[in-house]
Amino acid sequence: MDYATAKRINQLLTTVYGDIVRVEELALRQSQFKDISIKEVHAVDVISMYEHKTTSQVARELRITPGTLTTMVNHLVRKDYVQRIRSDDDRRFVRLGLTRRGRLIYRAHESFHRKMVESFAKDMDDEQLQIIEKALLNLEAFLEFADPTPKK
Amino acid sequence: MDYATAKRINQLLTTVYGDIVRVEELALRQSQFKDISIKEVHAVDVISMYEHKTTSQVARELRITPGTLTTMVNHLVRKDYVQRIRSDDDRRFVRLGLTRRGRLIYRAHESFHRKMVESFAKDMDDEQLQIIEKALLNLEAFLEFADPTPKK
DNA sequence: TCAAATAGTTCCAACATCAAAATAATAGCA
DNA sequence: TGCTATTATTTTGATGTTGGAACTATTTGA
Repeated sequence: MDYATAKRINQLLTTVYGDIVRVEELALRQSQFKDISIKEVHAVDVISMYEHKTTSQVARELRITPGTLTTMVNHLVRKDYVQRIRSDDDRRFVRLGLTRRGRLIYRAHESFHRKMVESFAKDMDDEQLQIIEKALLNLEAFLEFADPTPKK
Repeated sequence: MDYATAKRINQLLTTVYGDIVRVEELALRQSQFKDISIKEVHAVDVISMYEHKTTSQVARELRITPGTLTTMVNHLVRKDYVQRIRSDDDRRFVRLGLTRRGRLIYRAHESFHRKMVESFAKDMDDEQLQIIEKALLNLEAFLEFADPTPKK
């Protein structure tokens, strides 16, 4: 790969994420969900609709400590996005679920991402999509090699 | 695009950035540059080698406030990565430059990114590279449309 | 000449985060 | 059964990041 191309792709890769976050934050401010941050939405996304994962599970997926998640969940409960559900079989566990409002934001966020990916792959056929997925998998493998810490 | 593919690509797009940051942070801890965070390295990257941009310019590119950059630069000066250069023509401006140590970390970071992009585009020919670049540009255009705030 | 504008810095409050200690519940074993 | 160790979560205290407002230094222009 020539130097200029590497530079351009690197530039795109490194700026795109910040742009996504900024656009999502902006969209939230303009929506009916003004009281929630993008980080909190990502927590809602991981908590998700049906699984009722435990606090530790969710913390691990978000790569934050359980203590940090506890305070985050406190906020999300106060703002009526998340509910705590004590496990009946083992009362040490706290399982997390979404409220009606939580499910609303979950779906709004999901829909934004769907649109985003569609714009990303605009006008591309299956073969081209496969190339893109391959590139992203290459990148993941490279990172995985550099830090083999398991993700879940 | 079918639902499953959209889901997979979305998943990859959203996790990859966090993984990059984590791997870079890890690499720093294991290198000779243990006293610098990845955010600070990104500041070094924007300050860059030869331009001597002003504080406001750098702050705008990093999308942080000038006040925040001032404290960041204080740290980077104390740790001998960055130097302040008063403009002689207009003494209100502070221009930022890298020290020898700053240039070292700049090049190390650049080299990491070069390797990363190469892994990303492993085994791909020019045509395939073009598809990838196109996809990233599509995504940028989508985001640009959602938030037309200029980047520089 | 001096008021307005511009660039940067200082200061403070809000927030996120982690590590360690504390609390609550369960499991395992004598 | 009755402890003791283990596990899951929460609380607490300390630290670092950030933005915004007030402030300082300098330049511009009427």
